Amino acid sequence: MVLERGLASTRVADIAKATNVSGGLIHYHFATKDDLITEMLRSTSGSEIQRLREIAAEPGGAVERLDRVLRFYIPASRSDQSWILWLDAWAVGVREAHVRTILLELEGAWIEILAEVISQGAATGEFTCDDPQGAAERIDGMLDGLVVRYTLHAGGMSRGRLLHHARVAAAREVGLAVAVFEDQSPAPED
Amino acid sequence: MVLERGLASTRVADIAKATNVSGGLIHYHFATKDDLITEMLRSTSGSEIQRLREIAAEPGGAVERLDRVLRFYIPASRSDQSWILWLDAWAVGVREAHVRTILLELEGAWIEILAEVISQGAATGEFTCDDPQGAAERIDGMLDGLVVRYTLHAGGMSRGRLLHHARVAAAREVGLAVAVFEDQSPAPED
DNA sequence: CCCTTGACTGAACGGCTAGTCAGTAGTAGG
DNA sequence: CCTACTACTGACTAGCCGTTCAGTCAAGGG
Repeated sequence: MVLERGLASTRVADIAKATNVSGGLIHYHFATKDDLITEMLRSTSGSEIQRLREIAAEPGGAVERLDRVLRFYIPASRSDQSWILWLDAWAVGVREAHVRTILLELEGAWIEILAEVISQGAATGEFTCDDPQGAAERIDGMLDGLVVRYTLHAGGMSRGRLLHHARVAAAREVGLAVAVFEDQSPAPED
Repeated sequence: MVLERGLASTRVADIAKATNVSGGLIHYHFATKDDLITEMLRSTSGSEIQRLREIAAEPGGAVERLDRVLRFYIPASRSDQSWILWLDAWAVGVREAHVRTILLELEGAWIEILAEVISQGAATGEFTCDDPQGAAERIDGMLDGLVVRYTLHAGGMSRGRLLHHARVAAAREVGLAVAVFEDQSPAPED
């Protein structure tokens, strides 16, 4: 519902209708609309973090694992609009500390996982990187920014180009050639 | 007003009060609140683009010019909250095409200028870069993402670190050492 | 079979705010 | 001096939507 209508203009009645439930019931379980929204964000962020950890933990070489994380980061396709939620949440988070906390956890998890994968790759000698934390922050930031662009402007950037950028930046951060990453999977075009 | 209260919860009455004008007058000049907001975004984006072009056009070597653009990109200090406007606008832009158009122009201008500065640097031999457009897209994306983090989470990242990241990424894109950029100006710490 | 409790409904309330409108004041043109 | 026009005001309205509340229903315990 929020992806469809936006955080700001989603009404309690919309959610009630979509869940085949009365408006009263929503307020029986959640004191205020803010509570409901915050809980939803917390839950969504939580499962995203969990899924991310699983994906990072799956076996494979450092290149393979890093590339898997990158691919999980970016939208699966044009029709994957899940990022809209976080664009909305950023705007709300400017004013609401609870939301900001959730966002901090989510971004923190991404950076932590990225830093960990890069560190491990450096430890095994597959990567060359003397500042995994910094590299993770830069990669995370770049993906955030590029995904905004991808999500907002249909024609502005293809998913393939987005993935390419991610791989170029990642490859540079860990001292490898892009080609090593591009071999991981074909880049789609939409 | 919008920076203070947010796009979503700024009332016409707030703007009227802040400008010492009646609510009626606002609607005398702007048919709807949306018109007013859109016009404000257009105007803000317009002067930002103009200022950006001026800054890029100022004389200097390629390193100096690129660094100047990077420094203009990131907030001047903790108290510079101008980026909040664009976080809000991203959220609105998801649903409103007019806003999306303005955002596309703004981002387009940034990328264009970055690409131009990098191209010129490559032409004079100061830089080594075989894909200025791609480099510009990556730098622009990274800055967007990092500025979101900087704006949202007071303790999460210092302005100095933000600038450092920008310079590391830029230096890498143009085939130089970071130190070349760090000499441009001392990095602040707030 | 009664009573309590928790889940749930739908109608109603009330605060908020975008947009309207009737009217005022100043100014320029004739 | 009259007219027309533009800028402007402030009170009002209409509708939206979060929240409340009185009451229904089913289940379980004693």
